[in-house]
Amino acid sequence: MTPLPSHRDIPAATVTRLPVYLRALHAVATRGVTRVSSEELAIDAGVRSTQLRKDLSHLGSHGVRGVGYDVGRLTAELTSALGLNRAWPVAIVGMGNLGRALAAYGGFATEGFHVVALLDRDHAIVGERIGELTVTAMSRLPGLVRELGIAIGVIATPAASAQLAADALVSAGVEAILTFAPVALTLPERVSTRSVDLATELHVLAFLAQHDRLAADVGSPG
Amino acid sequence: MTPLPSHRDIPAATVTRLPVYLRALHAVATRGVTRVSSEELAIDAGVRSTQLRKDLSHLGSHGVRGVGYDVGRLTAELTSALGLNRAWPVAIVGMGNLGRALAAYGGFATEGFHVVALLDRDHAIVGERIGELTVTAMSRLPGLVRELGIAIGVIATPAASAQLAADALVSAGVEAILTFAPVALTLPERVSTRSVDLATELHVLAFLAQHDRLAADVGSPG
DNA sequence: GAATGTGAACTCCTTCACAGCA
DNA sequence: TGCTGTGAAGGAGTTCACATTC
Repeated sequence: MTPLPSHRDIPAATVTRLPVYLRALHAVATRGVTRVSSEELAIDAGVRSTQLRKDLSHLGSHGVRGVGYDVGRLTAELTSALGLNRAWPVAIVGMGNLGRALAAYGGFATEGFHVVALLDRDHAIVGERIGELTVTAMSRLPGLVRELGIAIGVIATPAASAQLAADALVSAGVEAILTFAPVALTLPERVSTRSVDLATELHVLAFLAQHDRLAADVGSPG
Repeated sequence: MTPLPSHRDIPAATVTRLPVYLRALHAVATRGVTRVSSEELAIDAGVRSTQLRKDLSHLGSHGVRGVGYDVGRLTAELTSALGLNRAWPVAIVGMGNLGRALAAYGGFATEGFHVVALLDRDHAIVGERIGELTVTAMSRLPGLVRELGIAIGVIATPAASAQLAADALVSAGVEAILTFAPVALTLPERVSTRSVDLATELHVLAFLAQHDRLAADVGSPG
């Protein structure tokens, strides 16, 4: 009858900040601190303390009034809320420059995210050894997903192949996709997506830089 | 007296979508189309047509009622609004795996973004040749920024060095920073920042995947 | 006294509904 | 008739203000 402990109905904006809080907690713990106020933690996370408290309140999290949060306990709560208690095997599709860099990038390995499969639709690349893994053909994807319990797929293909890669990942049973390809993917609703796009980020920065420059010019009276 | 043509007071959310629209326009143009409706373009961009129209309205853009948008003209308007008519020389700080990958990554080169300087504070790396560039010492940053007109800096250092890198970029006169380091940077207000963080993206996906799984379990009645 | 947790106010963004124009 | 442009409505996210608890 009673619903699950929690995790449900957490605002999307809050979810994107939980990993940031978790990292801030790690930083704090590294300094040997075992108790933090929302004020201190918020500074490390780069948000306001009220934002932090409101976000944590969605987890039903309990700090202690007048005291603050227990670092260990809050770390455990966030880890569990984010589902980082388990391993998350990852498959990377597209073994060009970007795919290779991602396969080598250590950042992936932290906290349960292990790259366990590398795929490419180009048969000239299939069989090539990259780090500890061998590039496999797309046809083997469904089997790999089943055998290795892959839930997350990373798309590192050119834009033109991205939808194909996405379709393959989805029909193989992957639950979530991180794409680096600069195109809108069409996906069933049940599959979660996040998109990282360097070109877009640079474009936005160009806009802001140009804009601030104009604003500065206007600001100084003629 | 009259303010600048436009570009001012464009909502942040709109700005982040303008690059997406520009890409959608390129895709459409590649298909040989010279006129699009907001409906068609919105599909390519992955947004609703009303969103697209509202966004474009902030640019003071003019489609033709009953007809649609002229692809060439709208492309020109967005290009100009984003400041992509000029070159944007880029400096990358931090020549580890990620920095090297970024230096090699072609995606940077598109539309005026050219990597013109590679820096690292580790003197063992300084002098090393990467692609067409030689890694230079941090001390040379201010000179490079001035001589090469660098406005955008990319931080590809480990988290621990990111603030140092940011400080160096800011005092050298860079106007905007794209950081890959998973820490909150403290920067003067005039400097624009965007942050790309793979670990965070994976964490969010883990949350969503786990969450949807729970939802599915709950959804099927016991 | 100190810091959390949270309803209420506010701001920002998205979507709707439709007027206006080719 | 078809599609844009936009005021108004609705929804989401953030911040405020303060009651609450240790």
